[in-house]
Amino acid sequence: MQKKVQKKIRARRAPTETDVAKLAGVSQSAVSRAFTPGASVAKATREKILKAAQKIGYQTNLMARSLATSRSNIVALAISNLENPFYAQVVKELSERLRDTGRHILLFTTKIDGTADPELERVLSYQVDALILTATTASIELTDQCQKNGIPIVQINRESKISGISTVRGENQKAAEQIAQFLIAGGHKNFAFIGGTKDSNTSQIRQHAFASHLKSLGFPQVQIAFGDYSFEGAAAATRQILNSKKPVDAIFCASDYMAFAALDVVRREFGLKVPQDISIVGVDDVPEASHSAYDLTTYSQPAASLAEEAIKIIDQQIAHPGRRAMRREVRGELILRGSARLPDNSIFTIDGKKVWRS
Amino acid sequence: MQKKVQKKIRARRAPTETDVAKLAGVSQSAVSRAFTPGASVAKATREKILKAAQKIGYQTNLMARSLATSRSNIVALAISNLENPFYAQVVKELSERLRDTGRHILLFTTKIDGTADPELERVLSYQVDALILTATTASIELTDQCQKNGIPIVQINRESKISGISTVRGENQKAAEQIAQFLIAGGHKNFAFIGGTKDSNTSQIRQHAFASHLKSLGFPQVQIAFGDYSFEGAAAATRQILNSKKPVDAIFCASDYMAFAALDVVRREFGLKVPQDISIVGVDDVPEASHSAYDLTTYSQPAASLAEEAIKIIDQQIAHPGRRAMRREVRGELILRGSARLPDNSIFTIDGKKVWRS
DNA sequence: TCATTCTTTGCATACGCATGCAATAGAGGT
DNA sequence: ACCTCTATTGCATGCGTATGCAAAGAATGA
Repeated sequence: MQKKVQKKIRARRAPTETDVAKLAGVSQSAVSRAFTPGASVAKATREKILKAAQKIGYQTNLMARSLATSRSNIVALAISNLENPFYAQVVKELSERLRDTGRHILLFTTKIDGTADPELERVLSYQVDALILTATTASIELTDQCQKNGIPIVQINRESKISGISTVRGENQKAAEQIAQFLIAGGHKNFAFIGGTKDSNTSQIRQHAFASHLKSLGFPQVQIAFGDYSFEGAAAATRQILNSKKPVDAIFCASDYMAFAALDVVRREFGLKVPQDISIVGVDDVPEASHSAYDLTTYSQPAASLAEEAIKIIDQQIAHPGRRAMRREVRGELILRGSARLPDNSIFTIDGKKVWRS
Repeated sequence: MQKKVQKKIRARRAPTETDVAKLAGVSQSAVSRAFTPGASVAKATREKILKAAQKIGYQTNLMARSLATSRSNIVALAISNLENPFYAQVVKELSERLRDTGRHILLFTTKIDGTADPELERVLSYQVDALILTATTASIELTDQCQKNGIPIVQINRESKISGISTVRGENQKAAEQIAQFLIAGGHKNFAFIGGTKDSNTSQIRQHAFASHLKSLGFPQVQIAFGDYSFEGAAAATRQILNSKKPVDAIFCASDYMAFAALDVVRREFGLKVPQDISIVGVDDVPEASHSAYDLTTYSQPAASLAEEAIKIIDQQIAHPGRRAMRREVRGELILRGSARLPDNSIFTIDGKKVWRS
């Protein structure tokens, strides 16, 4: 029995606080405290510990920490529509801001505008600190579960009737009304609206505000089609509108991404001049909207602000668990570019951008 | 002392296996086994347990599971360039595939092509099962740490000289050579290349293959500029090229996203006709490349395949921890659209797409 | 019927960190 | 010099799940 069984060296266990403690000649709890901001450790001890930790490459095991504290510093982010650059931007903004506060994103991609995947119900398994939904809505069951466990939910760019859900959105109502007025002021007579999915409440709000505002100004007829927030869908919707017998000289699209599709179809398939023959207006002001290939007139919805507000809400909800859901509206502007005929008045230049304010 | 202190009801603790066990009249370990595929539980017991779990809404606590098993079912994904639709697509593909195998993505956004953020070094804290880098490269320190802990690293679309890192990429060399031949066959005489960042090895490979292939075919002069993989950067690079005294009638861009910028500048700022006056070719074949506003000729790099291969590698590395890093090349095609003049020959139609094969 | 093998179950413990509590050491005051 | 108070430390335990081991039960074969 001289030969002892050799220990597995294969996947060397990551160093733990106990290892650090041994090396530094202190207890494991001292090490834990050294890595807990605000905990009670003498300065000298702390430094000794940090040095030892450094030496053996210790990294806090966040799984263990989460288990012990039941907080993970992870935020779940569900997103349905990453091919739309607007949401890519939102993800990026959220990611950077959360990173700066030491948190990370657990990413879920879901189907477009379906109420959040059953998949999402598993987020709770990860003890996430919060749940952000962009372009999706939470089911009632999910909301219930989250509320029971004190996990705040924020929806970006979608309304909610459920009382436990906070929302952050752009000026849906105002955007649609401004665009209606703007198009009328520009001399347009025949209007169409391309919505997202039929059950997207954001799209519904815009559609209703657009149609009823037009009506109140003497234009009761608006053609409606749905592009399902996809490029191909919006292209089809555009064809449908242009192929109908009714005249059209202005289309308002519920997103820039769909407006790009409309521009493509209008120009290439129908040979129309923009904006002479027809005007196209979007919502979002994604970076591509300013690219000259599109040069899209659009009502802005600043992704950075949406992200910022969403995180503010989360933080407040975490700090004050009792507090009820919050609703925030982020302001935008009607940014004027080449895809829509201009009225004679109410045009301002702000920060080098032409905007329209009724 | 009649009045007992009321228990906090506020944030009701999530049910645990112990709770389920109590309700089902079994031990906690039985419950654990009921949720572990392949574990030894009688069918009847299992069903009893599942019913009880269902009833009180039990969800496995993945933090605890990770701690116990030291596997998290989380894959870290670092991405530098989400505004480029190509990477948005890659993220989406990865996300869907990982979801289907019960894993999730921990998302890190980093600066463009810097070697991975120091931030990334913390991924180890999350006990992630693997690390995927898209459009970024891992530092040697990070690689070391990952190797010690048996965490496989895969880089998508970036080479690596470090032996521990697996890579998945498109046909960088071949793409550049084919494009060189294609442009020459199309009668172009004066070439330019717009690269990404100077230290992107993918860009370097394409640049070198393009230039040296052109040279070997009798065209030793190629103008080079860098767009840093950004839209604005590529626009500036295009201006620089067109403002130089040298004639140019073909620009090869290291990504579609940059090619879009080139098209914008060439058409609008310089009033050139594409492809009559100048041809633009990209790499990636993002969805936007087929939109008629751009209609870009490009060498494809299928995001779905890249994602698939990356995950295959990860799975193999996890299954066989000893195995050395792997390199995969995913095939593409030179897809012909309207942004480049066509040669007379070697044009094929495959799946409804026009392609060019030397 | 009894011995043997296989299946199912519970017990006990480990995973790595956080934290209440008690113990100790040091600081300050008189 | 003695007492009080505070800052620092270690001990012990808990967080929720997984798993080796042994016990108990069921099934099989002779």
